[in-house]
Parts: sequence; C-alpha cells; structure tokens
Amino acid sequence: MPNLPNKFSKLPKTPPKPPSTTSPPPPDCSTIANLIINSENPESLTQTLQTFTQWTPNLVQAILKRLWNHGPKALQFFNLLENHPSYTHSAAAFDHAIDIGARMRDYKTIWTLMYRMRSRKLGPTPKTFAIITERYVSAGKADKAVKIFLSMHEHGCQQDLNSFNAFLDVLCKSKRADMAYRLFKIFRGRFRADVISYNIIANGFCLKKQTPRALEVMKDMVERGLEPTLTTYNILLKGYFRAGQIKEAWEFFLQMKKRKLEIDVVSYTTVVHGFGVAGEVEKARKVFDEMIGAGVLPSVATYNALIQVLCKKDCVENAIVVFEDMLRKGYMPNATTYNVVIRGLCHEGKMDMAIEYMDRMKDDYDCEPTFQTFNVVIRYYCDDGEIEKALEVFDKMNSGTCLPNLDTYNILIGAMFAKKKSADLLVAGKLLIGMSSNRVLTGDQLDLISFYNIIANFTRISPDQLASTKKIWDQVE
DNA sequence: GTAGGGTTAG
Repeated sequence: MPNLPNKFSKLPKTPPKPPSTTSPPPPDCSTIANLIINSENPESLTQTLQTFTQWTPNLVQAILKRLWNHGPKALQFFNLLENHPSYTHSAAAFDHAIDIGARMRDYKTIWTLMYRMRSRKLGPTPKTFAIITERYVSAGKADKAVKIFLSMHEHGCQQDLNSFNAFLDVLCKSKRADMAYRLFKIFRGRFRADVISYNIIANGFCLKKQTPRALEVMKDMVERGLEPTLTTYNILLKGYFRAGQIKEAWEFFLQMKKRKLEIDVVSYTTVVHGFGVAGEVEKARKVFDEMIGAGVLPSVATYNALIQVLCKKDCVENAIVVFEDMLRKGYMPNATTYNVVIRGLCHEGKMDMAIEYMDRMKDDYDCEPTFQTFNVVIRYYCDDGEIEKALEVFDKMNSGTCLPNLDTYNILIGAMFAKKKSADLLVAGKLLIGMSSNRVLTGDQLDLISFYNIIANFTRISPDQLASTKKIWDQVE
C-alpha cells in the first residue's frame, strides 16, 4: 500500500527540535511550515518561534502562503509572532492573515485583526478592504459588503475611484453586474467614474452572457462623453464568443478592423480561443496565422489558446506539434501550457506521456507542477481505476511544493468509494481523517456528519453502506 | 486587487 499522509505513518513521533540559539537554520519556509502544522503544543511553538531571530516580512508571507490550507494553524502562527522581540508584522502580513480568517468565514478575527492593524498605524489599506469585501461577497453577503465599502472612511481609509472600481469589479466577478450597475449609477458622480469603471460593468454583463446589456453600458459611456478604448472592444468581443454568438463576434471583430482600431494580441487571442471553443478549428488556425502577417506577435496565452483548442477539438498530436514549434521559436511555456497539454494527453489515455510532460515541467525554470497538474493526473488515473498510481502521484504532491487541496481529496476519496472495495474504503477513511487533521476543510463543523454529507454528495452512496464504512473508520482510529 | 486574452470535468 502506498504511503499515507504523515498523520498515519507509523513513524515514532519525535518532538520538533527547536533551532539552536547560536546558529539558526536557514530560513526554509516549508520546514517551518511543517513544524507549525505538526506542533501540538502552543507553548513550545511560541518558544521555537521566539528563538528564531531572522524573521523577515518575506519569510512570514511565504509561510502564510504555504499554510493557506491550514487556516487555524496559520492564524496561530501569526498571533504567536506578534510578541516577538525583534520582528513586527508588515501591513501585507496583516492583509494575508485577514484573508485567511475571511476565507474561514471567521468574521470576528477579521475585525480584531483590522483594529490591531489600525492601532499599529499599518492600515487598514484599500487592499485590506478589497480582501474583506471580496470575501463577504463570495460568502453571499453582498449587501453587507456594500455597507463595509461605504464605511471604509470610518475605519481610517478614504474611498477613492480606485477602491470604487475595485469594489465594482468584485461585484461583477461574482455575477452581480446589476447590483454593481445600480451602485455605479448612484456614485459615479461622486467618484468621477472613468473608462475603467464602465469597462468593469460592461465586462460584468458579458460574464453573465448579457451582451445587449454590455452594449447598453458602452452606449451610456459614449453619451457621457467617454471614448471606449480597445479594452472596451475586447471585452465585448469576448462577450459575444462567451454567449455563443459566434457570427456576431466575427462581425464585431471586422467592425473593429474597419474602425482602424489597433487590434492587439488580446483581440487575436480572444478570437482564436473563441473559434476553437465553437469547434471552428480551421478558422482558429487561420486567425492565428493572420495575426503574424498583421505584425502582431502571439503571446504564450495565444499559444495556450491554440494548443487547448487542438487538444479538445482535434488531437493531442497536433497540439504537441504547436507546443514544440512554440519552444523552437524561443517561447517559455508556463504552467498553463503544460497543464493544457497534460490534460490533452490524459484525455487520450496517454498517461505515461502525461507523466513525462509533468517531469519536463520541473526542468523548466519556474514551472513547478501546480495543483491543477496533480489533480488532472490523479483524476484520470482514478477514472481508469488505477488508484494505486493515483496515490503515487498524491504522495509526490505531499512531498513536493504543492500541497493537496479539497479537490484532490474529493477526487481520490470519490474514486475509492466508487470502487467500494473494503481495502480502498479503509484508505478513503484515512484520507478523510487526514483531511480533517490538516484542516483542508474550512469552517467549524468538522465532524463525521459533514464527512457523510461530503461523501454522499459525490458518491451517492447509500446510508447503509455509509454505516458499514463508519465501522471501518472506527477500526482505523 | 482599478479594466480585456490560456487551465478541471460534469
């Protein structure tokens, strides 16, 4: 059986060694992060953290980032460091801690941290409010978010056009374009709304596939004496494709050319991607070739769009031809490029090649596999019933730079329940417990009931089967 | 974290 998460390996538990006072170890953020995750005693952790004298804002940020899936531990770490003799938290560290608290929907912590931040004269900054309002909106509390935005100045942070635009964008990105537009109409005079404000709203309607509303916003801005920019046109162009209005999109693109707009790489990428998604592979290729003739160089994103299109609507071989061509021309592929190719390979059942590309990724500078990479490979192994191999990749993930997230657990556990073999269920149970001890789940009801619900949701397993599974879990513990 | 183009499958 492959290795399970640390919590279950039968290794003897040795307390973490505090760093020596004479020569502290090099600031290795993953070592420190693991130490925090595995510490069970706050006092000894405090001592360990206090002895270490080389805290820097960057190191603290890196550790908080790594503890992103371990909210309570991250906040514990943040709080313990507040009384350090030689280190004080930066505004960015406060923002990060607030973000973590907000993600756990721990609203009390958010406000406590904000008041502490204010008493230390570090903020809150507009960024702090962007974080807080975004989290409230994504928790379904948009009305509350509006109130918070409007009360920013009471917390010592003046609103301006930038923060107004940022907040409109938050509303729009959560598909609340109507609400954003209403708010916008009330305050556009006060904040002196600009082209960016209008673009944000127009994009908001495009995200909801309401291109007529987006056009209306564009008309509105022209009537108020603001000139649409290329970005405005690109937003509409993307909007037509997203709404499945391929013919309208193409006509809009032709209009853009006619009006002598300087069509840029974003416009072309939009069209290549849009045609591809619509299954018009040849048209996508034609536009790709056309842009080079027009003197607009493709970007990595353009290549990614074409490669993805070929993977989905043509075949992965042809996608790899473009990938190799891209390398030959001196482009540096990014994680998305690899993820798209790897997904294409997995989809055609070429798992060995997918793993090869995953290894190639690491050889490229700054292109470590992401959780998307791992999750895709794990998902396809699971779909093939190759759970052993999926767990091997999962192990790689635990020892690497990218920690498993909720999706990862869902994929693995779901596959194990789908097979319904007792040995697999045992592993699934252990993974579930690992998930809870790692606090991958956020919120406060981390009991077996919620586990049941999670499992039932994605496996549609019967309550009887669940009950017998519980017996297995009891044996595990 | 003031706007636009590439990543999940179902």
